[in-house]
Amino acid sequence: MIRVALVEDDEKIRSNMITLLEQSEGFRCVVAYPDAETALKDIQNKAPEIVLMDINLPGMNGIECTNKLKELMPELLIVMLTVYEDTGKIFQSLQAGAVGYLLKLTKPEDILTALKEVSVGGSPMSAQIARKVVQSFHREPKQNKTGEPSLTPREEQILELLSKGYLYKEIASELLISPDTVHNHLRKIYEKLQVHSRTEAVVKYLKN
Amino acid sequence: MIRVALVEDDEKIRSNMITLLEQSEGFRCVVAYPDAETALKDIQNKAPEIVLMDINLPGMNGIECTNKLKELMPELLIVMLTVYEDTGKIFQSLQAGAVGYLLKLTKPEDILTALKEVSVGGSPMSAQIARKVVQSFHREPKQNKTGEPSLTPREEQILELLSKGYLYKEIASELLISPDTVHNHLRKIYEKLQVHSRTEAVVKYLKN
DNA sequence: ATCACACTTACCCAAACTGGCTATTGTTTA
DNA sequence: TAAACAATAGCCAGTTTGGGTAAGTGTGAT
Repeated sequence: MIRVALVEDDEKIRSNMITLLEQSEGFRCVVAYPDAETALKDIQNKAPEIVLMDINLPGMNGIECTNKLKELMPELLIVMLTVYEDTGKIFQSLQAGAVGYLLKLTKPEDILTALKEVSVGGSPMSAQIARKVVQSFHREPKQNKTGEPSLTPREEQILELLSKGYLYKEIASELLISPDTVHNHLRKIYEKLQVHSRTEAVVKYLKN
Repeated sequence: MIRVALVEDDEKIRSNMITLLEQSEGFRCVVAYPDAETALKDIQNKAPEIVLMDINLPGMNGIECTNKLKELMPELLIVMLTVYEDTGKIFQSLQAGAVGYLLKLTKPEDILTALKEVSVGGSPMSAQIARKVVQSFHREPKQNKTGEPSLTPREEQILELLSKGYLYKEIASELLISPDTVHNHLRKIYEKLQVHSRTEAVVKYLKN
């Protein structure tokens, strides 16, 4: 018997899911919360094995709730349930400690299959999500042959100062050139790095 | 018709796999190599869509071969095929550019299913492997040193997006709040971190 | 000796950002 | 209950930044 808890604000989805679980052999819906806060306060009393967690919740969102739940109960298996296949949300969820990622449009029987899979040590996710997860491991083969984003010494120097948060005019007075020149170097740098703001440039620079 | 290439030194497994593929609707085994070196020299002529790659090969191993193949043909879909469910090998393979990870004891029909899944953008792996991959994303809940300014969850969230170079209004629409609110959170963040620009804040943040 | 390119300066404009202020709502804590 | 604080939202003023355009100098290579 797999004990499942729900965290889902949409009442209709919630009741559908409860019905699905209760009518299915081997599943038990031990509790259903409409928001993260209530779940965090009460869930330890219910001792579920798996939590089905909506991401878009009023108040605290499902990702943050996942974080806190895993602190309280590290063994808890949390599966995200959402409408969007948003890359950022997927990785945030996984980092927070989720073990699976299901889309709400998943067929009921497939949801049950996924929950069983979680219970026996698996990590169900859609094929597309799995590919994204796997791709996140791919390392770029180091290329610096043809399309090299190689900066000139001056550009490196300016990027270095940029990364310390200096203003254009501060960089200018440091290097004894005009702010307009700094501005121009920055344009070249942005073009080479394929970015459009100092923050993006600095982030790329700091990952060297 | 999915064009598959094999790299597998065991002659029996190789011929079994060729037979399986050739007898199956929708698959074509375009070539089978007994070692990595031969594969690297010849494979561009055969233009397969998917490569089934053994890990334990004589000479160059399958992971190194995957690395080199992806340099030659970045679009190639490489699926590892191995007897061991070794965590280290799994991650090395994924880093090298593999999109799937199958065990040799997988049933023939499941191998075909997995190959189809690869072809349509998925990343087949066993439940246990999926879990290991997902677990690798789990982050320890961070602990704060004494004296460090502690940001609220909301502030952390905003700083995270800020560090990706998002504009105020992009952060706002991502979090479903107004740009003015983002603006306000940023003020608090700057105050706590003792900085005066997004770049400085991001630099501090990235040195967590 | 022309060409390419790094480095430099300058002006303009629109968008984005920073920091000043105020204010409401809800929660937590003293 | 009052105080503190997080999160929300808004207004305003001034500054910074990003992108367009133009152009002058020096150096090294073909």
